[in-house]
Amino acid sequence: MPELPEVESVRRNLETQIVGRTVVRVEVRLPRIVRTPPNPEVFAAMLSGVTVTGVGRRGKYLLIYTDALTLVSHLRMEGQYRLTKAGEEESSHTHVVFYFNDKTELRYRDVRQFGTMDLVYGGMPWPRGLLELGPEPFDSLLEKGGLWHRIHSRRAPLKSVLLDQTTLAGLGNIYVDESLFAAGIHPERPANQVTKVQAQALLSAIREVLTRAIAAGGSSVRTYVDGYGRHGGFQIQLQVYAREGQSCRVCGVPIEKIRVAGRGTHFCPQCQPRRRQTRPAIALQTGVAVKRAIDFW
DNA sequence: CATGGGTCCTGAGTGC
DNA sequence: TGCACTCAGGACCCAT
Repeated sequence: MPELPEVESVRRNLETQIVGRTVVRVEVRLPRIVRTPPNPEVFAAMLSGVTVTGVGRRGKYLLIYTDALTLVSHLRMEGQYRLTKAGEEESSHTHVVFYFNDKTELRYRDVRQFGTMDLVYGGMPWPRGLLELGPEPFDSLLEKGGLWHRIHSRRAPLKSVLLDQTTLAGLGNIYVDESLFAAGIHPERPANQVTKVQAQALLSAIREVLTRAIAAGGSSVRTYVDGYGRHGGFQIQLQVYAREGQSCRVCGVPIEKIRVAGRGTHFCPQCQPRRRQTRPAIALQTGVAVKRAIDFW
């Protein structure tokens, strides 16, 4: 499921592949994907003739810039982009195709049909959701107590608050679980009980997890592939996500799975105690732990 | 306002 | 072998 590292990988791929290409025609086969404008034929007509000038990202939103228009694309669960040559065999569940003027095509594929596209002038008005996004995890705004400030008035479980894109942008189920593990905090701890010191550790954990995930090309737990159709590599470094019943790579205790905020939630009961303890945050795996992780897979 | 649950969707997996 | 059922979850909608 594309979260910040996966969307960033796709962004980099698309930037390399489509900047400078000119759209001659757009085919919308599944109208529900296109939210703005409401009429998919208008969407297609507006894009005809535009040249891609850049590819950006905000949270989990992919931003495809042209001279005057910005295509805001959210991959949700399984959205995929692929640049192909005309005539190449098409994958199933291809819902939108952007035809370029050089016999190449950008194909949008989405098995679950959850993805969305909004076409806006410049950046205005941003689609709802994008406007209310919290800061990027690497925004310096979150330092010096900034993250603590954003969560200390919330009494919901910390996991719920981190999944809320208005707290900070880009985390999803996988990286919230991984970050909470790295910070040694139980996912159900009420956000308003997180100390300033813990919040600082959490911010560091989030940044380190995301940095490593981006470097590995994201996580392919289910179906994720990047803009070249390649799988990510971070799934072999996952510490808790999808590892229920397996031994914690730090302490050996079986990883547990519970339900928080309606989401499958994975954690180590030993490394992430429910009650506060004077225990330093667990450092991310290094050296031996990495080797063990790789051997395991 | 904050919170939590339902909803959308399809394919993989499970149990009988 | 076949079939019913459950699960996966991001953002949105809505009730409390």
